[in-house]
Amino acid sequence: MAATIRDVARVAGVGLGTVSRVLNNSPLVSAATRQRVLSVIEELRYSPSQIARNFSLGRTRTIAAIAPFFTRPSVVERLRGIEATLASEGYHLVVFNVETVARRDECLREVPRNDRADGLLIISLVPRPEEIRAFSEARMPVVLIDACAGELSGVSVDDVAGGELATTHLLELGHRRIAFVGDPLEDPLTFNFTSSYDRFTGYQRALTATGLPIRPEYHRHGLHGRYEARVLTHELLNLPDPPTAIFAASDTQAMGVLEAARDRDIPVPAALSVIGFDDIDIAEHLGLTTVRQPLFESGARAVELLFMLLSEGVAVPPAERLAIDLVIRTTTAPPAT
Amino acid sequence: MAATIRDVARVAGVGLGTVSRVLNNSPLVSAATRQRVLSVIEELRYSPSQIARNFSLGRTRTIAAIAPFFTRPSVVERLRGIEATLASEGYHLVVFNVETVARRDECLREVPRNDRADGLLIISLVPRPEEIRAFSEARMPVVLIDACAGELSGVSVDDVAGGELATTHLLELGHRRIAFVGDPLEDPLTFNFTSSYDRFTGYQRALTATGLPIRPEYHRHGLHGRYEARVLTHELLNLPDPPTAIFAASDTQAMGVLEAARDRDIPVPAALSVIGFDDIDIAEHLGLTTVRQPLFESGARAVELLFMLLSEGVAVPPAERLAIDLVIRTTTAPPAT
DNA sequence: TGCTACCATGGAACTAGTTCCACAACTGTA
DNA sequence: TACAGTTGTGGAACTAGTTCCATGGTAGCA
Repeated sequence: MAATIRDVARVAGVGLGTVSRVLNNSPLVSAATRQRVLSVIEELRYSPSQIARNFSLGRTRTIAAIAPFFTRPSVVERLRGIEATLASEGYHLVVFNVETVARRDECLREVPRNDRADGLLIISLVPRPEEIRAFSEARMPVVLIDACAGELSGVSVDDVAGGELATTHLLELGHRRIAFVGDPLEDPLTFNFTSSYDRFTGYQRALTATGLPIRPEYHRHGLHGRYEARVLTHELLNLPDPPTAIFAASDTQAMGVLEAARDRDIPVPAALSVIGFDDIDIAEHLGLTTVRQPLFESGARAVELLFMLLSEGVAVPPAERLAIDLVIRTTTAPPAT
Repeated sequence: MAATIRDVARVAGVGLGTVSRVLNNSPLVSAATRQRVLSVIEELRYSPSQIARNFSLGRTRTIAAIAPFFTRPSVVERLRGIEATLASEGYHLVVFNVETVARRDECLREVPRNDRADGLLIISLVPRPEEIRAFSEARMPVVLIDACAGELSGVSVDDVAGGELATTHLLELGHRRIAFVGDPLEDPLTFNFTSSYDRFTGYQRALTATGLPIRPEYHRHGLHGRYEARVLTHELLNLPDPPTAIFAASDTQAMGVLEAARDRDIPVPAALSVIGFDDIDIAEHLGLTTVRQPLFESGARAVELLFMLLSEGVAVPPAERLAIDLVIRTTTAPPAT
């Protein structure tokens, strides 16, 4: 059996409080005693039980992160920011991947009541009011990423402005028939709130501001994925008056749009402009014009907010917005005349 | 303060052993008592402390996974397989991302001695002999993914055969000037063992088997990444007798090869064939010919092996090989005549 | 009626740390 | 020399579960 703190105390001929003080670098130990304890620790190959430590302290130095489809490049990049920041503070990261509504509900119900994490990060998912109430009842600090809800702290970008930015870029190039491909308007995973919806709102605002009509036949919503976006794009290109430009609510969906164009030998950007959102890693490889949002930083910043919540007494701003910018590459150009 | 098992026992007028039995579905409780206890649990909104439970049982129902560059698509897909399988058994996943040698050493030293995980999965990283010794001293069950070392259990593919498969495909198309782009031959992160190296070996075997000479000027090794592969490819294409086909040790590196070809307006596959390895998600979008290996399944299977190790008494095969196959798309063709 | 067996139950002991109080030994000051 | 303050130390109590032993009650059976 592994040595315990009592074994160390006995062999070193000191009290167990003293060993604990040595382990925690308390100044209240004489140099000679500290040395003796340290050599016994070495001798017994003693390593303190983290699990007992967690129990005794009531803290785990672990943060849980709940993410829908954590294989999406944008989510992975946020997770990387989270992990890097947590690791620098010696915290651990437990990941929960959500791909169904049942699992979403299970995670949001169980994870906060588990005292196995000191805090919770929720990515691209909007908790319901009763879930938010449960968080505060369980005294579980929560920070949202890419979402807003109630009084919860969070990090996000202005998706409406992002949608306007993308659409305005297309308008300035001279496009007038601009379509939108995004996530479903009703999504039980995110409680009907998606950043895709906000980007769609921004798209509509930009059109309206320019005096263009809103044409519902140009709006397509489907499950987040390359294949689905490809199918939706074919629908758009089959219209009697097809769009000359398509704004996809994410880079992944923009890839589907590009695939549909390729299926029909429609040259991009000569005959069709495509703009995405996120600026994920491969966007550069594809030459995809997109709206960049700071993904890594969103994770890093969310962890900082969570640490503020953990060190009580520090007031935390309810929601933060990170900056976005337009990245013009080679999938957008003026429309063919 | 949250209610404890003793509070429940007191209010329900039963012993705390009885409450524990109710919680653990022991049959040794009468229906009436069980009902009474359950209603008190409801009334007090009692939720058992997982952390105390972990401490008492000496188990955490948590598995740690150490992965280099967990944002690489291949690693993410393996992690998804891991998470899905763990979640189905009610286990949690703690992720450690390794991007430097210092962090690699720290993780391999600290994670197993922490009793915060019941088992350890190590992805694409080869532990040193002394590290393997520490695992068994700490009695930490370990399963490797995409690696082999000593007596440790693991899941991997036959990378040598994979390298032969890819190279043979190019040879059969008629290519004779075939170059290789892969990871560095000496890599402190993986202790000089990389699947890239095995694929390189397979590449050489295939050439030798066909009676072709090994041409060192066709071998380029650099850090795993699109940009690095792009630079290396430019070196290859600058050769007086440039290759007509390039085998990249991963799809990510194949993307860099494609970028270099695009930089020079070299048509693929007409003037240059490119083959990758892994069959990551975007390979399909790119039309990349590649060697598919089961990434999700590798994670899932590794978890199954780990569960076998956890339920002691079950003998575990030291290493398993999953099947690979060639996926022919549109980046390979016979050489221009 | 006694004996055995079994079921349901209570609660002490255990897990391995931290915390805090008590106390001894020493130091500094009036 | 007396007293207060500081420093170093020991160890009981505490964290919230599980486990296991002891015990009382009841049913089955000779």
